[in-house]
Amino acid sequence: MPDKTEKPAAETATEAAAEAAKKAVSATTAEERPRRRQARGERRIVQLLEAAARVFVTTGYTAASTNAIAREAGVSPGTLYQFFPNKEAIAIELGSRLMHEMRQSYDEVLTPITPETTPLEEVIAGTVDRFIEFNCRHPAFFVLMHGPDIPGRIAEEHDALHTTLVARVETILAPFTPDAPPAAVTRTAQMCVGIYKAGLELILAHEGDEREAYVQELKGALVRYLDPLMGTS
Amino acid sequence: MPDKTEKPAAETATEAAAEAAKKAVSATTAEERPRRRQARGERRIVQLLEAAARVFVTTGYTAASTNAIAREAGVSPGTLYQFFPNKEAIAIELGSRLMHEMRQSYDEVLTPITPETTPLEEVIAGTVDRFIEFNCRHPAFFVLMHGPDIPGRIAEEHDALHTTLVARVETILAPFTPDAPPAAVTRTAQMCVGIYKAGLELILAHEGDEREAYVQELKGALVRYLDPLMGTS
Amino acid sequence: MPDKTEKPAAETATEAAAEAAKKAVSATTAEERPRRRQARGERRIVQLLEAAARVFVTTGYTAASTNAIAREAGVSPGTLYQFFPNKEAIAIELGSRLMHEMRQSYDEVLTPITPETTPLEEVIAGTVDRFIEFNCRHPAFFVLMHGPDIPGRIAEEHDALHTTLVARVETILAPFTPDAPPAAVTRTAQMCVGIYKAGLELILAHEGDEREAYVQELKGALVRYLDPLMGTS
Amino acid sequence: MPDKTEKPAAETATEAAAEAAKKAVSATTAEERPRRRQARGERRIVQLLEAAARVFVTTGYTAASTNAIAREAGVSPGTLYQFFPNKEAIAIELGSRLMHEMRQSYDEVLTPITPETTPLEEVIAGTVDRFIEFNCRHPAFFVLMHGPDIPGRIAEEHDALHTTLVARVETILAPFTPDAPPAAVTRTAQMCVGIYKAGLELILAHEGDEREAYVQELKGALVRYLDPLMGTS
DNA sequence: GATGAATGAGTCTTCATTCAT
DNA sequence: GATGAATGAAGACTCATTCAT
Repeated sequence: MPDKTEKPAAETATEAAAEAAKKAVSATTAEERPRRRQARGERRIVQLLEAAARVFVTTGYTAASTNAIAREAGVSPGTLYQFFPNKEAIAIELGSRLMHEMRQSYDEVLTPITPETTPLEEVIAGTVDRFIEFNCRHPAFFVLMHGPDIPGRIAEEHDALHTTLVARVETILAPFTPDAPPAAVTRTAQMCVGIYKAGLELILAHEGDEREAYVQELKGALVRYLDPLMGTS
Repeated sequence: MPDKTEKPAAETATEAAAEAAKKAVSATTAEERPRRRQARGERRIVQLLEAAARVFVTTGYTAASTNAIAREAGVSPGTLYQFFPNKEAIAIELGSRLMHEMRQSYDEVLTPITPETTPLEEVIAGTVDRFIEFNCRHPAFFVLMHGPDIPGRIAEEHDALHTTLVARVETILAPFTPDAPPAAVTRTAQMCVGIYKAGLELILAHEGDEREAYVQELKGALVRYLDPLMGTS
Repeated sequence: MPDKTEKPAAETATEAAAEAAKKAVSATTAEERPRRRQARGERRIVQLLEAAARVFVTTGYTAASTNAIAREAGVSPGTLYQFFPNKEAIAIELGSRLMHEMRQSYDEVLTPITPETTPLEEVIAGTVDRFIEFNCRHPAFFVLMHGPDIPGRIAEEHDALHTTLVARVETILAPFTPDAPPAAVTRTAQMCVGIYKAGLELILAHEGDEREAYVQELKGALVRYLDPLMGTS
Repeated sequence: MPDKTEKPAAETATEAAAEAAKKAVSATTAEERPRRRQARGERRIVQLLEAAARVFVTTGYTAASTNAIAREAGVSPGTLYQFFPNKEAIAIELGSRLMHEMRQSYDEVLTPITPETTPLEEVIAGTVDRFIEFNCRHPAFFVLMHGPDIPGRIAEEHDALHTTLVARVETILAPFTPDAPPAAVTRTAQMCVGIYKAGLELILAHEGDEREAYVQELKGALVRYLDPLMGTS
């Protein structure tokens, strides 16, 4: 009985995402006639997403209000709803864009990795560095990864991020675990992401040398966690 | 400015807890002067805390409403406020009671641990098993450990739990790290708790064999993370 | 539509007062057998009224809560309602007792006044001094005179005080205005009380020399207001 | 501790008014930057203030509820809060608008007053007449002047009105009291306003001939109170 | 598209009053 | 008589969302 959330339209997460896509993303991809308009819309969207990121970081997702986001973006609430059907859609779109950016920023570097060319330790160190750097640049990413504070119910629209991240890590790990059953790889990847998140939280909570110490700690934890994989190769 | 909670006094978590204790918990410990809390009252408190635990688990702390808690407990909103001055106090009291229970459930077992009598691996396995069992029995504990979803700002009243937990772990680790500087031990403990939380999230999200597999994964991660400590013994 | 006050029992003010009288005042007067009990009750009543006076002074009548009064008196809300049927009754009883005390404190002095024995100026000065002294000793008296802040609707249960005060002043003025029609005397008395209240407010709001200056100002205002009466005598 | 209003900044009445102005009133004076208040909004504000005036008059300021005001205005609570941050702001804005109107209604007449051109008696009579007429037209003005019912603590945001009124009277009196020390003039003005308020209360509480009689009584009281000033001219 | 206004259910909290013990 | 618990209707205020302009 406690959950009285109701959304007449866009019942499921997927549908909501689709809805959002229809309104927001289409502008990104489409290359038709009214490009001027699209451009203005895209600018608005960016503006709104940046504002949302700031608000999410400040207050957390649950406590963030659409009005606050609109205000932060310097537009009226009505305008916000012209681009996003609801608060969730904003988070989703923001997450997906951040994910996109992250991919580009490290795919180029990590793609040509193989057990032969690079030792796991180096892979981990490099990945972690990149991830941390990215998270510091986009603190909202962490907030969204985190999701609203209902644990146990991991999967949710928010965890598109988490899921994608896990998939990413699976891809990275795959070459190092040729014989392992897929489920095991998934578990390992999940654990890696979890450990990473835990470490990141600590890293973000500290500064200077202490922060650096936690970075080392995190790398060590991951390296040793993945140690068994070394033997196989 | 969504969060408008203000408390001039009682800045730190510990102080806040003490404050709350003075108001709500007093009945638990001892009747001060005219505070002749009746049995019914104590029952109500338990009832309310149980309801709160359920609501926190279902909706998360931030989204939980005092009215929902009261409804879940089958009492009127006014009754809730006769025992707790606000939502925070409920969380604090619930957390402190859970912490209390947890301590009792594992102190007896873990106290006589020394590097000589027990290998670290066993200590970890035992501790993790106990923690997991406890968390499954009290899912609210996890929610409270987690805190509201504003990351980076780790410390807050909520993290009385986290802090206590870390202190606990420090105590456990201490005998294994006689030469390490305190700051390092703290970092290690923080990482352990973080990794544990991450693992727990995964464990709670799965069932059956998969859950068991994650339990093993978590133990492995912790054992290997703490591996360097073994050298000393 | 704004007034939603409902009182199942004791519909009118007069009835309420009677009710209160039945419960509270009876104890004061009755001299029967169970004196011990009565005495205890009377003590409680005094205790409660003193607490109420303090709370009224601090927060004003409207904002004063019965719970706060009970707390201030060191008793439970239930106990309060054993002696007073509602908040209003407390104010009424408090007012009537204060009135009583005031009467005693100045009747002895002012009774033997006649135009022949005492000049009006002296009467005024004496009365004002006494009133002020009384008000400073019982700040609640002022609050109750004031009543809740609905002007225009002067008459109300609260204004038993005001009314009695006016009657008092009429009595004092009467000998000085033998030929004036009663209505005129009433008006004059009303104005006197009004001017007095106004002056008192200013007096209470200042301290030291400034306060003394306002006292003089008030006396002057009243003397000059009543000046025309001098000619008659 | 019934009154838990807290405002770290904006301590004084004037500052508070300024604050409120920034948020709510701004539309009245001028559009800042993007504050393109629509005509409908200004209409709503007027509507709300009128409703507030009615409610204040009926129930008094303290007991007036924002919901009641909204209902009286025929809008939803949310709408009220789009224009005013809280109840206080409504009172302040209402007071300031009334003050504005009052000023215009009597400045033109009373400005060219000097002891030479006009005898004090006439000044008083004229001023009182105007004030009374104004108060009868805007009974809320009286309620706001009165303030919440905690006496002794005269000053507060409410008394912007009172303060302004006193200043007004000081200005009127000044030419008649060239040699008096400022503090004395202030005291005199304070007393005048107090006497006026007292008289007004009586006037508003009566009708017809009786009311008229009280008007005369009030004028007489003021004239005689200010009599000593006549000597100078 | 954009804006500001409008909504109304919902949140936290208080309070006069009544009840069971 | 006394106590603390219980109630439930308000009250102030917020917020996601929709609408008229």
